[in-house]
Amino acid sequence: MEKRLQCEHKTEHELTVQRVKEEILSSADIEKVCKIFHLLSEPSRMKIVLALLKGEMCVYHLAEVSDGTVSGVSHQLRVLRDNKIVKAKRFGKNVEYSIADGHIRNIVETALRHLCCRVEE
Amino acid sequence: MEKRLQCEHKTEHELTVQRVKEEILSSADIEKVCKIFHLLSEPSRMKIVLALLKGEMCVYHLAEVSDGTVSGVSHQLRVLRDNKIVKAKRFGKNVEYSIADGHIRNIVETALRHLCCRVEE
DNA sequence: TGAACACTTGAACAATTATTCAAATGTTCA
DNA sequence: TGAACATTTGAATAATTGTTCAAGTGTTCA
Repeated sequence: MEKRLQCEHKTEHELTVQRVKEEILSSADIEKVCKIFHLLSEPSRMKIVLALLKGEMCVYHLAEVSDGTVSGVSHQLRVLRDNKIVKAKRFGKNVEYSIADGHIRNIVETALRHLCCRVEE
Repeated sequence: MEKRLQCEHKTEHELTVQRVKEEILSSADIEKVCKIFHLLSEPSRMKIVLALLKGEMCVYHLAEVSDGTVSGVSHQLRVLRDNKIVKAKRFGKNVEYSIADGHIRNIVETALRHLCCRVEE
């Protein structure tokens, strides 16, 4: 914490600093947003989420479309489930997963749209 | 890779699987989106980005508003710079940082909006 | 030129975590 | 009940990375 003086653009920038300090998000809110981004930052999880945005699926099929092992996918599904991104429903021997958080679609699709990838449906 | 049989909901789910396989994003696109989410998933970086979305600032002020050390902030700024999220411009002894990627604002604000945090300006 | 300031950089440490393999649990059905 | 299948779980490993501290570079100005 070696904060001592200010920068040279004191007069120009201090207004911005003031604004930031007034309007800054709470640490809790920042943690929340970062958590979502963290969950979506791993390709193995992102593939699962992208697949589930097209429709519900069981673990075996998720492993197939996301190029992973059943075990690996199951581990990631647990993380996604713990964070309320997906939900699970058992049907006989199978467990059917689907998107639990309605916000996820918009967050993901906005990002895709802004990174010049197309998004269908 | 122990993929052998299918799930019980074969008939219902295989259409979805087919759709996913046809419309799946390229690995490169997925990597790109995940990279952005990864950059935004760290509170220390997120605070810097949120601050810069309000206006340009020098390192000292960024450290102040983001509750970090100058050194720590500088390290994170390098990561953000390497990934073209922020850009730097020297003014005398100071370096003024600003948002370089116009897409970032929408991606961040969409996420905030969907996580019941308000976003001003 | 050299002192003071603003920022960057490198090395080291600790923490987080994705992946794999093997074993366990849950479910159906003959 | 037991065999076969679908999924989960735990432990172990390896890789990534945020933070800190100390030292370095770049810039101004007396």
